[in-house]
Amino acid sequence: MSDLQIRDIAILHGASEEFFTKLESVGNERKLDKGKIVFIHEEQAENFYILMAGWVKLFRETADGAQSIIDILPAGHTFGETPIFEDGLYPYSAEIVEPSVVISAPLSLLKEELQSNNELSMNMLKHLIRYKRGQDRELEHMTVQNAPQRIGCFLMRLADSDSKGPVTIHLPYDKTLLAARLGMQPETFSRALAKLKEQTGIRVKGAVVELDNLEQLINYSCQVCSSEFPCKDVVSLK
Amino acid sequence: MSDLQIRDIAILHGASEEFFTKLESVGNERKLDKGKIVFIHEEQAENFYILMAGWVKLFRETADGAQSIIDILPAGHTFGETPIFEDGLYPYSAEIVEPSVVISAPLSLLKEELQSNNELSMNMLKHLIRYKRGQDRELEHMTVQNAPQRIGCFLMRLADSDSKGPVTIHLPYDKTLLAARLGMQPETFSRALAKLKEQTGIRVKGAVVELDNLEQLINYSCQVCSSEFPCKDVVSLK
DNA sequence: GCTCTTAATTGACCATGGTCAATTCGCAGA
DNA sequence: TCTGCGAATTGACCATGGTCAATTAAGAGC
Repeated sequence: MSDLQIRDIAILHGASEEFFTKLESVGNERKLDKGKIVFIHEEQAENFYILMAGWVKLFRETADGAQSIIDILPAGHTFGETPIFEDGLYPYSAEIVEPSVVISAPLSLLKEELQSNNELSMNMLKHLIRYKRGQDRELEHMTVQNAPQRIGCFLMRLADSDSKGPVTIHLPYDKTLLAARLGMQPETFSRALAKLKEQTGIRVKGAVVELDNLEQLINYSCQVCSSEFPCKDVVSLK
Repeated sequence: MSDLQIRDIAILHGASEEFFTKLESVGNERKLDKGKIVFIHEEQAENFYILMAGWVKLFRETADGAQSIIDILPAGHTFGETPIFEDGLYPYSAEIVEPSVVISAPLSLLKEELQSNNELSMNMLKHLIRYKRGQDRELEHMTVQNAPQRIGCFLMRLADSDSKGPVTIHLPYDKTLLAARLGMQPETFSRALAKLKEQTGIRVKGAVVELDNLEQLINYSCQVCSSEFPCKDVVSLK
């Protein structure tokens, strides 16, 4: 929340000063409320977006109308930039899920910068590769972790991973959405959270979770996983 | 199988002629048998690899010794190149699963080319983004498709997607491995394949699958998915 | 404060797929 | 052709999580 600046956006590191200047003049910054659709799947893509505050859900709809969550991004991420490299259509829909601040700017601006600035391309490569590693882990989690473990793993990663003592975690968005993000039904989420409570001694009050130390969660959730204890490489979630 | 050349490797499109020349002189081409480990997870990375023929499994080991499959790549793919952008360690192990031909070359060669050639960086970005789309789909499949549907989806994508008439598909590697690749146990795979047989009328004889037309499979497998019928964007599997 | 709407929880039941054990199949090597 | 070993299949059973319905909790607007 601490005022994020355009030049802090990690995926844009390496962009030229001219790029940031143009972005400031031509970019359009708006506050958007929960529920606002930024763009929809298969739409012709004109702009890319930078999330300066809040949370945005990227998703697709299946034939029967259900949603399939691609990711839920925190502030500091860009989205809707991939049509530069593809067919010019958005590969997913984007919906604001918490009050947010979003900058939009023409894809052409980013495309031209990428074409003329290898440093930016390399930096984007770096970020994509890190993201891929996170996704690999996510896919692994879906098969090796059960529902309570997935929740524990998520909570663990939301917390400051190096704090020794008691921790307080605020769930960043609705439990229903969190359930979908973790690939389970809301009912399963509710029950799994209850089980996690009795297994690890965490305390849950609404959207606030308290625990005495992270060790408990780590032991419970990370045991089955291929990564060492504090799961370093994982899709960003805060 | 039809003699692949270095210059055909899609992810290297855009590399300079000097790069390919150096690659030819300094690269080391070897035939490798099934079971051969190319490198292991967390090992210091010296080389990247190009798979000219065969299949390679990328995987990690979980605490209890089980394997978590990251991907199983067909000829034409590179692997072990990401340490360039990370900590210099391989993020997974690589094992040959069918008789293969592999070229190895120093990571520094690729790194220098990337640093001086934006066209190559852009092309790699394009490929990674396409791959990400595939992984998004893969993750979706894990939650919306059941076991027989996942197998059907896989078979469908192995076949020539535009052939109208009868199709013959050869499973590219062991069923046990295929099961792991699709995120299920061998027993489940066996039963799911049997169910797919009775539901769609495909005929299975060992590693050979025959069907009268793809429509049957498409109807059965793609119904629940967020993509239109022939699932375009998906992790490459042939 | 009250009302309405949506989120969250809980219960009962069931389908899917995992586990363990026992065969059977298929192929490489003698 | 026979043998032996790993792959594949099949059966029986069970754990996990999905589904549907009912109930409770929480938050926004008046």
